[in-house]
Amino acid sequence: MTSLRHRRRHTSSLPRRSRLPRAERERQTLEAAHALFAERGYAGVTMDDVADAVGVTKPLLYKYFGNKERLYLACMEPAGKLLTRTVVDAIAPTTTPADALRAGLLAFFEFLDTDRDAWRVLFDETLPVSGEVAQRVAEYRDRITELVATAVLSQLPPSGRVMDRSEVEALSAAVLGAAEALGRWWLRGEAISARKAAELLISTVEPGLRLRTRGGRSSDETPGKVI
Amino acid sequence: MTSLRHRRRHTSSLPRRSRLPRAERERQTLEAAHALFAERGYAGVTMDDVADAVGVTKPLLYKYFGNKERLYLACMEPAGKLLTRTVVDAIAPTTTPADALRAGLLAFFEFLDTDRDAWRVLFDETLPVSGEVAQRVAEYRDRITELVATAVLSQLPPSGRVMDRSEVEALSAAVLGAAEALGRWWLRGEAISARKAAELLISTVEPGLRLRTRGGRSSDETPGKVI
Amino acid sequence: MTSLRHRRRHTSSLPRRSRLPRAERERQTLEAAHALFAERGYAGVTMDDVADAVGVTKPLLYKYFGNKERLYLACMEPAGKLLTRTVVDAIAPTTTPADALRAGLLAFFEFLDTDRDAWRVLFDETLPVSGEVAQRVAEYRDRITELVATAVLSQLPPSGRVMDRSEVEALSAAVLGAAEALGRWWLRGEAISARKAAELLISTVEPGLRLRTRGGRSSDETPGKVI
Amino acid sequence: MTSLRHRRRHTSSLPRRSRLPRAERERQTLEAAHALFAERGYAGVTMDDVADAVGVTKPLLYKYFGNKERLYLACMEPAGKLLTRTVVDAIAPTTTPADALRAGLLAFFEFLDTDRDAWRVLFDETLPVSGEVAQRVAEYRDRITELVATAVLSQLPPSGRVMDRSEVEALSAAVLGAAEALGRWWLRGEAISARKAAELLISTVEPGLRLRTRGGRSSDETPGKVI
DNA sequence: AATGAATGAGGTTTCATTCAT
DNA sequence: GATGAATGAAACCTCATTCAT
Repeated sequence: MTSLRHRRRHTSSLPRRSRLPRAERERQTLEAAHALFAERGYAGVTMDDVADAVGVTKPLLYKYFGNKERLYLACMEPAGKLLTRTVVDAIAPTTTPADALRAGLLAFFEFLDTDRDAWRVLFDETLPVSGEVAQRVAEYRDRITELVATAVLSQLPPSGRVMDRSEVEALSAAVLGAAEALGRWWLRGEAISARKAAELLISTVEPGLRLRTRGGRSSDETPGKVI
Repeated sequence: MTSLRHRRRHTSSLPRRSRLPRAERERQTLEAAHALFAERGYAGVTMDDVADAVGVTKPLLYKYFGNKERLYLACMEPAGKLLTRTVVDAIAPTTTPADALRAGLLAFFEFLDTDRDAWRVLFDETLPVSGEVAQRVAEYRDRITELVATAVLSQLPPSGRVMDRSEVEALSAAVLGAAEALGRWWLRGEAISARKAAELLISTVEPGLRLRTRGGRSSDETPGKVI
Repeated sequence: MTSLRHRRRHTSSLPRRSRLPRAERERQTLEAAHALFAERGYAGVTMDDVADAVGVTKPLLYKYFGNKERLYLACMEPAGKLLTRTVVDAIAPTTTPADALRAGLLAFFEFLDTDRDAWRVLFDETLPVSGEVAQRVAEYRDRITELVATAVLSQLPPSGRVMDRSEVEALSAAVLGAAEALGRWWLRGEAISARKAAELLISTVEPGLRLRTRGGRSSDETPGKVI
Repeated sequence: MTSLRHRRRHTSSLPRRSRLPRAERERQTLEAAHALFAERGYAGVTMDDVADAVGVTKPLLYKYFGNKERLYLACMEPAGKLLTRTVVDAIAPTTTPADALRAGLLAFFEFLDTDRDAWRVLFDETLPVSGEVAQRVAEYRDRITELVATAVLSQLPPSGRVMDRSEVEALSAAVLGAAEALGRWWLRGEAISARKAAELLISTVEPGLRLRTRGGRSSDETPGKVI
């Protein structure tokens, strides 16, 4: 546990303005907590850290947010909603699985590009493995996975289903995993543009997926057996 | 973090045999620790848990391994070596990028199938985000990523390099991420065979990769058999 | 202590009417606090709970009542007065020790039956063991004990005192303790009528008491009707 | 809550002898904790208090006893066992209800006299109202109540049952309540001998009980209606 | 007359780690 | 070579109480 923690204790960068209206304080708190969580992860941030960063004492945090998990949730929820919304909206107007996949992944990486911290909070690796937060995060991931699955992979051609339920699930998990890992890699150095990262993934995954969902056809193609 | 913990405190399943030769003790300890870490993750295991499970006292653990991180490292190292070795060996005899990819991923999933616990330790999600372990884990992942990169993607066709270094890295990270996520999904239910999971991933990723390494032309290309 | 608490946080059942005359506010506050204390005991109620229940802010509570102890006292006082008054009034018209005892205990249980909450506040088991409240509660109990003592036991027959001061005190404490315990038992299930509970206690204690106050002879005595 | 606490923080009266064998340390801890609990009640004692009193740090307490409740339980259990045992043993050889009652109450008060602190721990008024301790205490009280009920009151004469189950329960609760209250009174000043206190209670309660259980008879007695 | 905002101080519990034998 | 005993340091959370408006 020790190793998770930077003892850098933000020494209240904000001027210790007291007596803010609750809404304002909450906003401020969320902002500070969000930054901290993004930087060090759930486990690497203590309630004292947050309190210090905001310039208040812990009891206030607890009054406003209940407990650490709920504070985290309050930071994560908007990000989660925004991401799913963004992806859904991007996919909505598309008409083919290939377009849906492309649009979805582009949206995913644009979200990452636009709000790195939100993405970090959403894909934090130090989250508790059980409890409220774990559950909620699982929900978000499931939703996105399902999005991938439903929108992209299960739009099967009339010619017939080639994949069963578990294969679709597996593939969705894999694609999301790839996106997440690529996102993490990107955050490490931003060596290429986020858009390019997205395109890279799309162009890598799309052909294989297309072959699969088309069940293999196309005039000039001689697809072999799919798996 | 509390939520990580099963209070089941292994009550020393091993008979408390004293005075073993150090090598034997170490082996035994590693085995027990490995099982524990695989089951509950780094953060979910205390040094007390390990000591109890081995039937030895904590000071001995510290004498032999220095600290918790190094104990974990000692558990992870063999697994890491084995995995890289397995993948390397699988890739070695191949001659084309496509074959290398296929062989590598098959080896990856066979490793997972053969030794779930080793895989879990290697891909634990509760690891500290900084410190010795974090660094070492990063090294392993980098090594495997590089393996994917070197062996698979940079075997470029004579026609010329189409990707620069960072794109290769990015793609490797993505492929590894997909494999990892798929591995995790697989461990959750083993809904399909490990081999099938591998094939699924291969067939999804291979066409895109092949297109790219061949120079990205597409109009006039004659895709061979998929997989 | 945690275990004392129901996290049910009364969500302000009363409409938040502002600017009431102080007297009215106090009445209202007392009522709400009383209900809360009766339900969860002193230790199980926080000032926040009370404030929420009344629909008023904590500073007001402190302005009106000073602190938690005094708030409790303010709740307890009327109950205490009412109980002592009730018992005194019941005893007053009686002429014999036996009658006084019977009347007192019947009044005690009728009070319990009539106002369970007041009784609960008066005989709360989660009270601080020292401080203002403790002292005041002790005073009330002493007063009732004394009532029992004075009215019932010290009405000695002309034949002469058989008991000294401390024996009387002891017996009073015991009788009150029995009544209290019986009251608590009754509240747990109300398995019999409160009156019957009273009669039960009276009939158990009265003969012994009568024997004693009559001088403790027993061989040749002619016990009159029992109760 | 504050009021429960004497801030007198025992400043380690024992010489800070380190490295005691566990058994010894446990004994010592139990002793200190027992004394503290007896003096200030469960709620009035913090783990820090206990640790200070023993001259160790809290983690040791937690290693040996698990948590505060279990530490209390460890203090209470022997006392509880001893008391029930004492009472049972006292009652065993008796043959009549009256004798059983007398023997039981004498034993109860002798226990109190012999070990005031144990009695205080057993009849602490600051216990949590729910949780392990609460349950265990309830068990002990129920056991003793049942003892009173079974041994004393339900040994009914052939002539016929006069009381139903709930009346017996009620009476048992009342008698135990009387004993407890008398015990508490006694502890306040020890104004009379414990034995005398017991006799006082016995002689007060016994006649009433005898009348009841005999259903009213005895050659020279003309018992009126029993309730 | 009343409030919203804020806190000091403490409570239980946990865990990696080290002394002293 | 190995142990039993012990701890420093912190984490989460709560509650009576007061400040500033």
